[in-house]
Amino acid sequence: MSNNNLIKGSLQTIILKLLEENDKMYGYEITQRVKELTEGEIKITEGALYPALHKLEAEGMLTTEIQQVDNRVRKYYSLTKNGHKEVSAKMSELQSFVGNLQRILDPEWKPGLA
Amino acid sequence: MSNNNLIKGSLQTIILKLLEENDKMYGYEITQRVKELTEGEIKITEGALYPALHKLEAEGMLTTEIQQVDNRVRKYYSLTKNGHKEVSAKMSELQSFVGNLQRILDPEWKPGLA
DNA sequence: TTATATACATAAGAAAGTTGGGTATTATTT
DNA sequence: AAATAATACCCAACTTTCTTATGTATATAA
Repeated sequence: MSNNNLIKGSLQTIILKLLEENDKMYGYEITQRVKELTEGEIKITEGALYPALHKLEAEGMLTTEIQQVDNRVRKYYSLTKNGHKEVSAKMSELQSFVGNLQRILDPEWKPGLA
Repeated sequence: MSNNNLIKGSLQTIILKLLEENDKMYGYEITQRVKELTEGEIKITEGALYPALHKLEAEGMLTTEIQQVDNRVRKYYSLTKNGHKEVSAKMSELQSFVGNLQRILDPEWKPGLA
């Protein structure tokens, strides 16, 4: 992420969730999708993304498949069985963390209310 | 923080916000307040807290005042003028980041709705 | 032809945590 | 009485995760 330096550790969750929704994505595509979804506010840097993808692959969460498109090599990633399980785990971890953050930072906050 | 490894980057904001609400707090008190507010789910470790407090003080966001309470030394922290400004900055940074996170992870999500 | 976009990758360094230790007093349990 | 837990501060080694900078290569637009 470029300008934002907040909540280290959420990149893995982002990658896993996007792959759950899209079944198959390549690195560059992920950076563009995140940029789109946040209207340019979050930019995933390649220096952060590729190591994260390699780590998730090494941990058995992702598998890769190389495709040739117009003389350009693309490395497609998709979730493994363990990867699918991990998505739910990471998602609820993150949601509960964000909930706790709200409880600390906004005492008025109640879950399910704005 | 103990079980959670997601907090990176938000600790400073937590400290600043709690001090804005409470005017004057000492380190141990902050750990207890966070534990209370999150029902034990987030535990700030001393190894994270004290360096963060010292850094914020060095940056001119906090001032300290030592008090003796029952033969025990307490180091009270409070916001400086710059510290007060920084609270709003950090808060909106964090809120916008959480908003972007939601946009990525939950495509159904709209601000102001649950 | 020079810059931008696409597409991958690595490596040095910074930042912010965790883990584990240390010191000291007071309160509670066994 | 002794051991443990709670209160209250601190530091240092290590790890993880990111930023910044760099490298390679092809395709397209100015």
